[in-house]
Amino acid sequence: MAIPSGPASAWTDAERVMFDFVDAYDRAYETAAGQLGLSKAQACVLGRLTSRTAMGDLTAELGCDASNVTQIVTRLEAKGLVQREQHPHDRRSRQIVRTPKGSQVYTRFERSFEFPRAAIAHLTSREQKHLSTLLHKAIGGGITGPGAFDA
Amino acid sequence: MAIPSGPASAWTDAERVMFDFVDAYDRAYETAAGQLGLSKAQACVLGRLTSRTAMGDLTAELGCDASNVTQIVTRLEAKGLVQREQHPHDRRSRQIVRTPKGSQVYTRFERSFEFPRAAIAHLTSREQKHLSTLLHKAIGGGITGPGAFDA
DNA sequence: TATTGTTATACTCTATAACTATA
DNA sequence: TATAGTTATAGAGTATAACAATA
Repeated sequence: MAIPSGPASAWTDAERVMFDFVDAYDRAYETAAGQLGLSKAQACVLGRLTSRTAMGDLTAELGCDASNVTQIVTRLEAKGLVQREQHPHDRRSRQIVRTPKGSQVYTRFERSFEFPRAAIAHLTSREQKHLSTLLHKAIGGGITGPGAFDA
Repeated sequence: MAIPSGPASAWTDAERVMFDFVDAYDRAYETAAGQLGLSKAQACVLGRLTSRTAMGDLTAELGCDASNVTQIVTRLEAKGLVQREQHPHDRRSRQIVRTPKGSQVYTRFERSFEFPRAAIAHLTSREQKHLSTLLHKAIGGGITGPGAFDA
């Protein structure tokens, strides 16, 4: 379930807007995936496979249990969107690749997932830069790039 | 699964930072809920019950299927965190209320979910206002309040 | 007949524990 | 013995369809 919009006790305006933003983002992501018959997790995994990736690396990147990734990959494979291949040297290891169909589907997903582009389109280029800086700082990343606070 | 961090094809910096922000928010939410033995959805529902709420209203607010809400409420009830009550006039309808224990648990959840407060704490008060304005505009809400673009 | 909520069912995500094959 | 990945299993979220009770 996406985190729902709505009031939550004693939040400040800033906290509330963050909540709404995250909610809108999550819902848009799920909707875009669903239109292609994908779950959020499946779209996610598909999106990471820009190149041949070992199961272990995929697991580490996703930050969840290996058995979980096994199943998601199995479902994607059943849909013909990815393939498991042998690692050239270590026969224990598997490498996952997108099939052409998988790449095509993911491209469609990206086109369909308009939220980030739309969000940016609502802002001037100066505002875009400023938003990036502020979000980065909010996450705890400090100052991003040159001219960070020139607005 | 939380949307994972990581590169996704051809995103701009701004798109990427949005992604990271949403990811961090979602993970923090899930972690805070998990520490209290709650799923994201359960914490969510519990948080909405600041007052007696009909199932139908809850369902509308969450934007998901009614059967789904039924089950989440059933699990919360089994944990003693909410109660189902009769509607005074319409005997078809049920109203959900938090128990004292439910309120206590949700208070603990809010204390535990530090992400929004921490994010804000990384910013000056002027930056906080600016971030609110930009996020609101990015969602499509237009100008929020007075002094929106004075930075 | 229409509405409120539940039940039955099926699929997916998720984790833990036990397992196989390989190193 | 340690590592890569899978299988078995269980709990939870989600939706669809069918249903009961009430309006």
